Amino acid sequence: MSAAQMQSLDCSDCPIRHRAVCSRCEADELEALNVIKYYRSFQAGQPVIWSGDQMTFVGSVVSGIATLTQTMEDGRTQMVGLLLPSDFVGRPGRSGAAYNVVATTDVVMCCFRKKPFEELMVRTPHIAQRLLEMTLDELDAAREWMLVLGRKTAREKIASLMSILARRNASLGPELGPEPGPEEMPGAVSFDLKLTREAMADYLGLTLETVSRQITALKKAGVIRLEGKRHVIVPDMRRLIEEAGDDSDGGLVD
Amino acid sequence: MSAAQMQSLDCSDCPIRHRAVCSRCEADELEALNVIKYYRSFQAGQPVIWSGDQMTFVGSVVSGIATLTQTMEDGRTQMVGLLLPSDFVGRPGRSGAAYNVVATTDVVMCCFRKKPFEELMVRTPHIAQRLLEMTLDELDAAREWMLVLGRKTAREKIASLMSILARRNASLGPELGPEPGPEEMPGAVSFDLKLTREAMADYLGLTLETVSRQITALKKAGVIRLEGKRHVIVPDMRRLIEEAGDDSDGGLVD
DNA sequence: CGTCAGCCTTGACACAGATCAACCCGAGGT
DNA sequence: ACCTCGGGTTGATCTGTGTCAAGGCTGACG
Repeated sequence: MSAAQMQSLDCSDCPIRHRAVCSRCEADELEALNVIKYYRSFQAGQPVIWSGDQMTFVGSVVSGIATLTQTMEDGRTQMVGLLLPSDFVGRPGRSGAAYNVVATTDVVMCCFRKKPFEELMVRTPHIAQRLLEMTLDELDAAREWMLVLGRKTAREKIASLMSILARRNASLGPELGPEPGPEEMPGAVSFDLKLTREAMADYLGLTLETVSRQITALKKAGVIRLEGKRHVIVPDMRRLIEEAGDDSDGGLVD
Repeated sequence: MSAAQMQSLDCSDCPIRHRAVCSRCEADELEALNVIKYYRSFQAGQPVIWSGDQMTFVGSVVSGIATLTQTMEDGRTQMVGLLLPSDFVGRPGRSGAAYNVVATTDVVMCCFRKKPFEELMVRTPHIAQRLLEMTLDELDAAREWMLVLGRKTAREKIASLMSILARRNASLGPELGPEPGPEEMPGAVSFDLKLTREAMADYLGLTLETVSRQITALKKAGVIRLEGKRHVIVPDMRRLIEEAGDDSDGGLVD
């Protein structure tokens, strides 16, 4: 979300310099990061961590999408975060996980063993600062989402989700960002929602039926078009943002 | 919420050592903190900062209650945070405020000018670490609240709010914590909700009428009792927590 | 090629909570 | 003593989503 976060996306292909964690570190610290780092991959649907588990690592998503969810005993679940490539997972200083982390597509994560990472953090102010930065971004996102959950209608919720996904996909693709839609539609944006209707429902505090209905409603209204079930084309972003009832024009002010 | 945060409540009377910000600092750093610190007070209803304003300070609440809110153009508002004594306000490293901060009771804040505070932070790892700690706590609270907003019924929402207020009041009072209820009721907890029904509604994503109705419902069910409009007596905390449908038994796991 | 399992859509109906409206109550102010 | 005003309660009705149920589409697999 923040400018700082957007600069450091070159982690997606996780080069020697692990910029998602700290884009300002010097060679030495980066070297140290590399020493304690390893990769893990998860298949779609597989849990990464279960709430309450002991955390043995922190890390960031390299590719794929994972979700952060909470569940009540009776099964009601709420997604509390969406982890896209470059997002950080883990809470240095905390021992247990507070949420379930589940891979919704195949996911590759770049992990650091927690202990050495924390030690490195103490020695390296840049990393601690970067982490504070990222945590503040997450906090902003969570609070923005509270407005969505508490006050928006189903239709506005869907539109909000769509515009967030469009925007985030924009900051992802290898340069292309949001691929320009079919050329007959200049200015159009298109992207894949890589979530099932149910996952969207859990994110938005709705049922999957309502999600489905509102998506078709937006389609009928011409705000979006669908190719298959998952590929969305937005002919006019402003129109979508307006449907989201959003005051914040997109990115958070920084 | 976290153990670390609870230890440092002696800020409430804001002594020489500013422990809410860093309970582990040495004399020198604390001295530095004191040099750049000043107090501000706000009357009930008065805005502390308006979203988008330039932030010139950071600080923490010494007494009273303030709220963090977001508003849409059409007036719908959602409270995204509740600031009780010892809570931190401000985002080191960010220039603009992201939310409206309003004093809902008379409030005294202990402020640090932003620039020197940030400089101090860079020099003093303890403070940066403490701040990360506090931000993670806020993030946890925000995400817990997302579950409340997205998936709980009106009644569960009210119960959740009540138990949070009871719990937070507990960690506040000068030693007494949650005053033991009237002596005929051992084990009872009582506290003041210092919010109007409307403020509660904004926090819970409800209307004030629904809040009112659900409070009377809980009263009729014997889960709570009221003294006047604002003073709540909880004969049996477990009962209330159960009404909140809460898996988390109260404090977050740390 | 048929069948099966996931995922999605659509319809009919129920209900929690919003909306609109009237009224209550207690604290100041004159 | 009276008025006023902000906050709170309560009732009647409306409506957006949830719930339950049926059916469609597509891709994997025998």
